[in-house]
Amino acid sequence: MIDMNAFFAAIEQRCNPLLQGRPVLVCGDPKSRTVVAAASYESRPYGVKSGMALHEALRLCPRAVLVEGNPAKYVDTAKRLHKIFLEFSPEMEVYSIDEAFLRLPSGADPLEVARAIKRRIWEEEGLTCSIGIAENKLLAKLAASLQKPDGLVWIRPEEVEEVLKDLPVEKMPGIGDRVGARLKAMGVETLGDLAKHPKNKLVEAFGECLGAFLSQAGKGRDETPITPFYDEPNIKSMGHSFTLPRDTYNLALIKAHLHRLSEMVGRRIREERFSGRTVRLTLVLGGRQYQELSSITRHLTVNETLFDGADIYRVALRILGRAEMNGKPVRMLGVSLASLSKGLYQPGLWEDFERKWRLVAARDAIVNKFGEWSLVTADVLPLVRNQSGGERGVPVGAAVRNMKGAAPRTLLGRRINPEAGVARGS
DNA sequence: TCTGGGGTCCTAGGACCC
DNA sequence: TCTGGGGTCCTAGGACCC
Repeated sequence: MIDMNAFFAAIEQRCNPLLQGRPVLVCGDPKSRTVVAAASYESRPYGVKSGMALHEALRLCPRAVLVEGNPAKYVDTAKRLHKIFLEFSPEMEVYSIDEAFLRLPSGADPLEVARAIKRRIWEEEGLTCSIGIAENKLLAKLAASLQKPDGLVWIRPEEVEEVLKDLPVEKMPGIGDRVGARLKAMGVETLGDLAKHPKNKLVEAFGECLGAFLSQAGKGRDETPITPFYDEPNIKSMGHSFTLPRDTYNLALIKAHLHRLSEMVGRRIREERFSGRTVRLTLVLGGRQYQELSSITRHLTVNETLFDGADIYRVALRILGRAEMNGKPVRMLGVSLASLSKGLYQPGLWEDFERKWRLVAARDAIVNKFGEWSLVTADVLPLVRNQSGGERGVPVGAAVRNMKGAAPRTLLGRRINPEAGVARGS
């Protein structure tokens, strides 16, 4: 596994000499409630980590330079990296925008190949990475995480037990905080403990699937195959969500955002020539403390082919009407469409479809040319006023898993932070 | 003043069909 | 008089990943 170090931040530093040697945080729109998507190594000693709330990161490291992310730039770099990887092996899996698995040809010296890859990435892209070598994907990913930045770790088959023995369980990919905490409550602290724990007890506690995974993971076993980079990903759902600048009880505002998100989902669905039948509504309800947040997800499957934002919104409203919010304000809302199929028209409704299709195609043409806010329904109009103008891009924090997906919209990362009075951005 | 946004997969129960 | 078992679809919710 090749795992790029502080990928987004390193790319920004490479592009802008003024950022080199300084703590750089790549984030979403700094005016919104956002998180750190990537933190350069200069900021790490302050305790800054990716995923951290931006305000929290700035509290820890006030002199950090903020850069609003530019996904297109990162995708470009990732594609060039993939070309390098493919020179070493045709069997490559693109795991995320900054991680890839490579199966080496038999007879290759893994250390030699790994060093050569690191050298190429450094010489051609000016970037560093951590490489983990092992006999399966699980261990390779673990190995890559053990030494950062610029690491190279090989877990040889005979060393697996020794290496895993004292590692905390959450070090293993697939074991997060929740499962980790439950394991600890059962007295399982390390991967060594996990390996010794009887499988039937794990299945009893965590269910068939997760239990079996945990039992294997403790021993460092994994048989998942490499998914070649050229395989079409089988997309299951598509959605958009939005965290409000402030928690709200205002139903009109909530509906307006829901309508806007539904239209965004519709546009993407049409762009990719999909349609769907299941609408899922997600609400995160606020509280005075972060710990008090709760989330609701509800879905509804309808017997019609959905691809128009207005129809998606109509179903979302039906779901919203049934949701019990227990007097809590809404913090975040999301709409997604599932039960997807390729192809857009519904047999038997050809005339209706034709009319509708012409209408949405005309709207798409306008929005694609003039931006998301150029054509909105009246209920969404109040949201326009709060826009600083122009198209909002796709969020940076999202790792672009599907590298062959639609080209991401660009965001130019040019921001001034009024508080610090220091020019921030690229 | 206060943790994003994009996904995936799994479980469990109920409805319904054969 | 008693009432199986397999399969599929739908819904709610949880956990995980980058």
